[in-house]
Amino acid sequence: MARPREFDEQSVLEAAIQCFWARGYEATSVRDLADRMEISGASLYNAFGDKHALFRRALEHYVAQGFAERVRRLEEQLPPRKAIEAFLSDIIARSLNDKQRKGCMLVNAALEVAPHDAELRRVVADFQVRAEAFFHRCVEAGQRDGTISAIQPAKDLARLLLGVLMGIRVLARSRPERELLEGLLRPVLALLDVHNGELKRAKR
Amino acid sequence: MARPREFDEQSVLEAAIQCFWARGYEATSVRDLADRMEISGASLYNAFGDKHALFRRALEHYVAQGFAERVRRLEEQLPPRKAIEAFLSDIIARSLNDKQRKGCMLVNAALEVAPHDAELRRVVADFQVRAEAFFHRCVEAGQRDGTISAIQPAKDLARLLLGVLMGIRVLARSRPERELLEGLLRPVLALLDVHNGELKRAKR
DNA sequence: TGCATTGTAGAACGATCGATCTAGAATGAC
DNA sequence: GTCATTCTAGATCGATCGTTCTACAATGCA
Repeated sequence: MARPREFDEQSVLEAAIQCFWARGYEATSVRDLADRMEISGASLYNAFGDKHALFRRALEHYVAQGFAERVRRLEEQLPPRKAIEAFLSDIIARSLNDKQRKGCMLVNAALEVAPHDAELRRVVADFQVRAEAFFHRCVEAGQRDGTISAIQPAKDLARLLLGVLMGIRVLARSRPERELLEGLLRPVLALLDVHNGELKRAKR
Repeated sequence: MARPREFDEQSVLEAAIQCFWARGYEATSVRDLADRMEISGASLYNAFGDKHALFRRALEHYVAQGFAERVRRLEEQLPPRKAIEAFLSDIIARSLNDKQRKGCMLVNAALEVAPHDAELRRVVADFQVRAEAFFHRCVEAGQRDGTISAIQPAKDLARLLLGVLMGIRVLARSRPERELLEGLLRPVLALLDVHNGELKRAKR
């Protein structure tokens, strides 16, 4: 065999995430990365190939760690309407506590690298599809059990929720104001509520 | 006096907008800019100071040309509810025709430069405040004349519309799909509609 | 016609970029 | 211990970055 790695791949990958997350792809240099990961440039290239491949690994790790697990827990522990509310409220809380204004690495990537890079665009779009699917499952379940209005198609409501999620992340990076973000969310949640006239019409 | 300029400041500024719009701040080099503007690097620095100042000028010019005038026309020519719908539908149409996936220069700037640059953040936030104010005026007017539901506060609806605008711009850059963007918009417009129960309750 | 002033083109600056090379250190197989 | 292999640190590569310098061209004023 040969000489073993002196670092843990997972933990240096998380250091790389911190760099790319805070400054984006272009503005992060390979030297920044190597310093933060506490490995040499040669080790970085040896282990991850090049800067682009490292970014891809970092982005995928970010999704796997930050999104998939959280969604699973919400769907297990909360009724659908509450899961949607908890998810979006949590995003707002994170945005307001985000002193570095890092935002969401996926939204940042959606604007900086996705438009010009088909490979990374697929990673970003995959996440968006999965987030939309989470919202869609919640809305459909809520519509079935009567806790979410069925006036709007579940598909459209899921799309709206995805759009609102992206919008919150954008606004928070230039205007992290509680009133703005919470005010934005209120009408969306009201839209999910079952309306006064809705049940009557259904019973006729 | 002295030797006169050989270029028109407005038109080279528009060339600079094209560069920064398509690739962002970091990924656009001063040489890219000078080539597209058809002036020498020396003239660029002589006329605009440095890359950062040029970006600021370009961004401000983009807002002044692309947003202010469009909003004025919509508010003059359309009733408030229709003005909102026309504005957002137009954004979707632009996004779907955007073969280069340039998106909106202001949204791009909100994520790339606003978080780390107080000066540019002010330019971006100023635009967002003005867009929110446009939506707010429309919603208020619509609520007064009965064409927009008054169940939600005009302030919150305006914030939501701003968030949806940002969300559309983000999604379009990685998934420019008509179904997604138009589906997203439908429930928002439905939220503005006066509901069946609303008038009855008001008359009691 | 000089002179002062500003604009221009292109070379050049030092710094930094992503990436690679060199030399040597650390392992298991033999 | 020897060897093949993989890892490491640090120097180094050519390219490109934002910016400035040099030399000269074009103007109004004297």
